[in-house]
Amino acid sequence: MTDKLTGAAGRQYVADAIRHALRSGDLVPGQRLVENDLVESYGTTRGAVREALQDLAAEEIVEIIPRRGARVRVVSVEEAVQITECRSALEQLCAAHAAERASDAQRAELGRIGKDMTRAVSDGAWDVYSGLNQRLHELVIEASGQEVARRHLDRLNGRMVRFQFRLAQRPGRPAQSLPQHLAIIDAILNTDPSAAARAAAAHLDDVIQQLQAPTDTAAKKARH
Amino acid sequence: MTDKLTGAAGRQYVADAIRHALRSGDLVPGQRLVENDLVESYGTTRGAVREALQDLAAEEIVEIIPRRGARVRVVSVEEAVQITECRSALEQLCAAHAAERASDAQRAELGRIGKDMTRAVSDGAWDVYSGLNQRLHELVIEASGQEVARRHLDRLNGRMVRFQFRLAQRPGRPAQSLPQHLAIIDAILNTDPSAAARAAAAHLDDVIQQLQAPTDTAAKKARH
DNA sequence: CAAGACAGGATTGTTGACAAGATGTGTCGA
DNA sequence: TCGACACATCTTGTCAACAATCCTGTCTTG
Repeated sequence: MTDKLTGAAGRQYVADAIRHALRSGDLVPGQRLVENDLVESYGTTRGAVREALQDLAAEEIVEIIPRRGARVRVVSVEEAVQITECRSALEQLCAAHAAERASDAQRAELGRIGKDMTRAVSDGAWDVYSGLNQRLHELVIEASGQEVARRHLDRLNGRMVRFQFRLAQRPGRPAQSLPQHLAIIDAILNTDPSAAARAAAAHLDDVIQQLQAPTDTAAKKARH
Repeated sequence: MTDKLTGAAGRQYVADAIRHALRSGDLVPGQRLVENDLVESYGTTRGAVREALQDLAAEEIVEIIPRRGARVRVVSVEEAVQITECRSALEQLCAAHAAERASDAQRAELGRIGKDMTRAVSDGAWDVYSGLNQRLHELVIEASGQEVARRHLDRLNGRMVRFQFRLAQRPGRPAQSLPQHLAIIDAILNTDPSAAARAAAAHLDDVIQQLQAPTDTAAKKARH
């Protein structure tokens, strides 16, 4: 049905498809990515697949070993912590700038997100909360006008999908992060840059603690 | 004389050569990079050149427009400021960590650099100072153990070469930045993370001010 | 003289085949 | 049973030619 996606279009398509497959768990870390298999799966050419893999390697999502092919890069917990520390540094910057220069429309949306988040938590609507969470971070970056930081944060987040997935599913996690998110929103709405930066830092410090906390299997036993 | 550099080796070689050409001013922003020319200049194959250009595009050093080729990306002053703000955020992180976990050898080298810098300024040895400056930033990052931040800082710095070049040549600049550098060193030697972060922030805030200050000697007509 | 059409050359994009290296398998000997 | 070795297969790397597109200068036409 689809014509063969060739060249630049196919390249983008394959890269996105692999990113998505990682998010949804169809690809697991360490898995080999054989060029011919991808060509058949996605109906493109080898050239497109090859360039897509190069792109993903530049984002450090996959790892290419010469003459041995590409595999999904595994990120250790230590690395996830470092990534989150970098996110923290950059999001503090964005939050501070957002507090200073968010537009009225952006402030309005921030307020709405805060209310919706609160309701989502009390309703136990975890998936809704997760979506709002993502939108919040996105909006803060957008409002900051920091295009350079945005690029780098995208890159950092691209490597964290697996961990974010795990974190979001912990019981009680939304209730714990809600006040932190509200604090960020408040600081921005109050046009208080340093408070916004502090709130962002506090939130991500907490994420780091969660990352370092007992892993999922052990977590169940650690829980009361 | 040299055999034709082929494949992965040529790719690395060409990318490095272009990076170097940018540093030394052989390539100016906006300049076109024609594949065949590069093939002849560096004695490689078109495939290697093409992949090298892809790498540089991923680093946002060059810009590739489909069917029109690659050119050296121009960075506006606003973008340079944003880049430096990101550097600031990440170097604060690194400075703080370095203060906590620098090894004895690293602390010793830091102290040495401080002394050498002071001497270089009083001697008016600008090129020596510039080298020490670079080594200092490198060492702080190294001592922090933040590999992820390191990658991103490398990327950010790769885009700043032109501006760094301009800044370093301003008269009186070394004398101005020396105390800031010494403050960073002192804070790390005193194992004071928050002071180290503050010192790094102060230094980079100053760099930002310099960037925004009187734009270079009369904008030479940016030729297209 | 201005605007547009057009041809020729220059430049990038794509393909397919082949070469080189890596992996897996089966056999043989100890 | 285990390891060493040769062979078959799979996979990636490389290249050269071809195709598609863009740019430039010239010429025509009103």
